[in-house]
Amino acid sequence: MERNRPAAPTPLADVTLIGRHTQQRAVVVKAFIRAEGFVGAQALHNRLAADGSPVGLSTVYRTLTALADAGRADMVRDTSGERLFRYRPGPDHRHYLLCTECGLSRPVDSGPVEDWADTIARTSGFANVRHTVELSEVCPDCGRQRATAEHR
Amino acid sequence: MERNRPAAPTPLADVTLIGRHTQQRAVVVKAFIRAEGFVGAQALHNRLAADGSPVGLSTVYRTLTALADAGRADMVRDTSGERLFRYRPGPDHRHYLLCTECGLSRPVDSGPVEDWADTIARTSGFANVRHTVELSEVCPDCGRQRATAEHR
DNA sequence: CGCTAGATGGGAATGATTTTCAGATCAATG
DNA sequence: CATTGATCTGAAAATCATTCCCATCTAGCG
Repeated sequence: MERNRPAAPTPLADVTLIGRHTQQRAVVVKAFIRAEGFVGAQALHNRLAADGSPVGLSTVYRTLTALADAGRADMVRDTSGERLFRYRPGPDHRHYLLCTECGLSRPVDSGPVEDWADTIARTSGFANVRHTVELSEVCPDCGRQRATAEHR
Repeated sequence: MERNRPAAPTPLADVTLIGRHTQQRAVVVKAFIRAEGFVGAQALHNRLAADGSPVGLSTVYRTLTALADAGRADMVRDTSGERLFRYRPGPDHRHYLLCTECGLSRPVDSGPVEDWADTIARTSGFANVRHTVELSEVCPDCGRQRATAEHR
């Protein structure tokens, strides 16, 4: 693994996008990418500790917000107010369906909302419109389980 | 002030929607409605104190979340994570443009997003899709002021 | 190799929200 | 009108995610 290709799917390339390259950052980014879905800073921190790569909580926070600022991560808020981050491989701005039971996330076609947001931005007189869209629900799997549970 | 009218456009009707009718609740709801826009629980609490109607912060929180649960208020989150509430006179679900500088809010036509959300709900296999949309920016007034400031 | 701006970590600080619980209030009833 | 049990209130303490502080490290340039 990890041949020395030029600069292609190397996830660590992201580390260099956010300041100095340090071991901790590399570890955090790697784990973050491996997570494949929305993760909270604390959850990621725990995961790292469990994997035997203790990294300070502050560092996890710093790294995640830096990635978000650099546009390499999406950020949403839990119903409880907790921040969840998701690694974004490409440059596209996306929206996701997020299961409130198991955390499973799935990207959805957001073309229509983007268009709508653009229209609002153009017609409102407001400057610099940014949007956040959150769709939350229960995914097919959890829905099935829940239905079963309710039958007992 | 406070004649004894029957029970017409009395905003206090809302108070009865959320449990027992008490003076504190009446005061909070009245101030909340008067606010006409998004307010934080703490801000409302301060405003009440300034108006000489001291009500416990806990009570303000309880009242606002109760209204939100009853569908009489919309709730969004500040960039800082703080919860902001807005009184909702009718039964309609709405979305707003929220100025990040002065807090001014303005409802926007959300038909397209609603349709989009419905489509997603129908095609995703996910059950019970709910959506949150936040548009934030700088309103015309603040934008003008900011431009001026930058010129000095 | 030596230097220094930038990075780390862990413990304390912050700040919004929630909980606790004793005492005050409501509203239905006798 | 008085009683009474359920509900509500509020001050203070508890929570909890996130940020700040700062003494200590370490990339990475010269």
